[in-house]
Amino acid sequence: MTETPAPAPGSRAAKPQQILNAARDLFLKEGFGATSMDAIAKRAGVSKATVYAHYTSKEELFAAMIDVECRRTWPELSTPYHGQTDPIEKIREVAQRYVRFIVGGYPVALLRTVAAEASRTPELGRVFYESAPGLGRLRFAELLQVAHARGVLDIPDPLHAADTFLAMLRGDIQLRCLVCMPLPSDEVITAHAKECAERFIRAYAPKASS
Amino acid sequence: MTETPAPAPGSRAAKPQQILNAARDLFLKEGFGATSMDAIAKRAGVSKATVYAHYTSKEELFAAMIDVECRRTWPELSTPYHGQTDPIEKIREVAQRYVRFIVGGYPVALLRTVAAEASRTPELGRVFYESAPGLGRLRFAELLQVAHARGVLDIPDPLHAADTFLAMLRGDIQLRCLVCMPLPSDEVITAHAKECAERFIRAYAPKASS
DNA sequence: GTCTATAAAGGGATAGAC
DNA sequence: GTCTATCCCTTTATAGAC
Repeated sequence: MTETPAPAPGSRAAKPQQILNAARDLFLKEGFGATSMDAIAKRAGVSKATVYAHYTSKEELFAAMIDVECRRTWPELSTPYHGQTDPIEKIREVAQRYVRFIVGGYPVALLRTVAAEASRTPELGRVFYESAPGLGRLRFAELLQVAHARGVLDIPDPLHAADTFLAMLRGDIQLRCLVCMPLPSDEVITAHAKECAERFIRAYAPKASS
Repeated sequence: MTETPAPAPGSRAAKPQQILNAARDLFLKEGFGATSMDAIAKRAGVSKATVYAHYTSKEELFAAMIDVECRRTWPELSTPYHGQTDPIEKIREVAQRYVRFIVGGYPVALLRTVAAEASRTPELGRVFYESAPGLGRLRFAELLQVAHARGVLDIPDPLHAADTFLAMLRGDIQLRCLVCMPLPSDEVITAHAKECAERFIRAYAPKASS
């Protein structure tokens, strides 16, 4: 959780950005209900009236923050697979990167905060899902599609297989992150990702071979 | 989400229970921050002072509600496996029951609400984890241990395998539940559980056979 | 656009009567 | 144990000067 202290020392024209950063830090740390517009204004180094000049309500500011953070945080998984490298190797690589991504502070805090607010603002949940995890699973399904086409794996339903693999990788870890339980060590996480990749490959191995 | 309308028509001596029910309905629906003690008192059909007579603070009432709901909602997964039936069949059965459990209104709302509060009250997250998902994975690992001992599966690390299987079953579904996205149909959910069970069995099949 | 000051409402928690 | 009434504080949102 990269803390952006308070009044950005740089360009004074970037007030909206300062406000968004402050909103992100506080909303993700304290939650929607527990964060006051006063606190956001103070952290951003502006007055409350200035905040309202840019975002007409607390909800709108929250939605804007979620939107910006989704676009900013997920570029890793959003880049399409071009098929040059070995799909199996690529799967192993994705496993490591995805697990590390999952345990990062921002993704956990974002999910937590969106989940908390989603029942009151379902639109928010949809925006979050489609611009983040929903996109990631589509990208990964593309990779599995290639593996299937080349015959190295047997995957009749790539989208479901993608969901299954990403879920395996989240495992117990994401749940523990969500409820603020201590995380496993880095070595354990690496071994977990490796184990998941190999089990997945076995589960979807072509029936002929092996 | 079984709504318990308002003042329980029955025994008038059960005020604490009425308060807990009201707290559950409102906390799980609106979240901790957005629920007022006034609203809880009104829904329970008592005065606010009575609420404070039983629970000294909003946080204490919240913790009591979580504790009660965990004990009430999870009996299914908490019953140990006694080893009479075929472990493989038992795994298929658990798959179906677990997925249906996961998409239930209460478990989703509980997780959502606890996750939202956990960063401010980590103790709450621990209590929830250990009395609910943490217990479930231990129970399932016991079943896998039996399958391993009988040689029908090859599972060197039953606890990790349990995490993996339960995670597969949660798949994309739990995430969608958390952010209030529409759920798949009952048929799709059944097929999902079945597919997960078979893939899991393949991933952990003994190397000799197959 | 930005500030200071304030209005208007609602929240958690308690006092005191019964 | 339970209620009514209230204190005191924080919150969202706005008015008006610059």
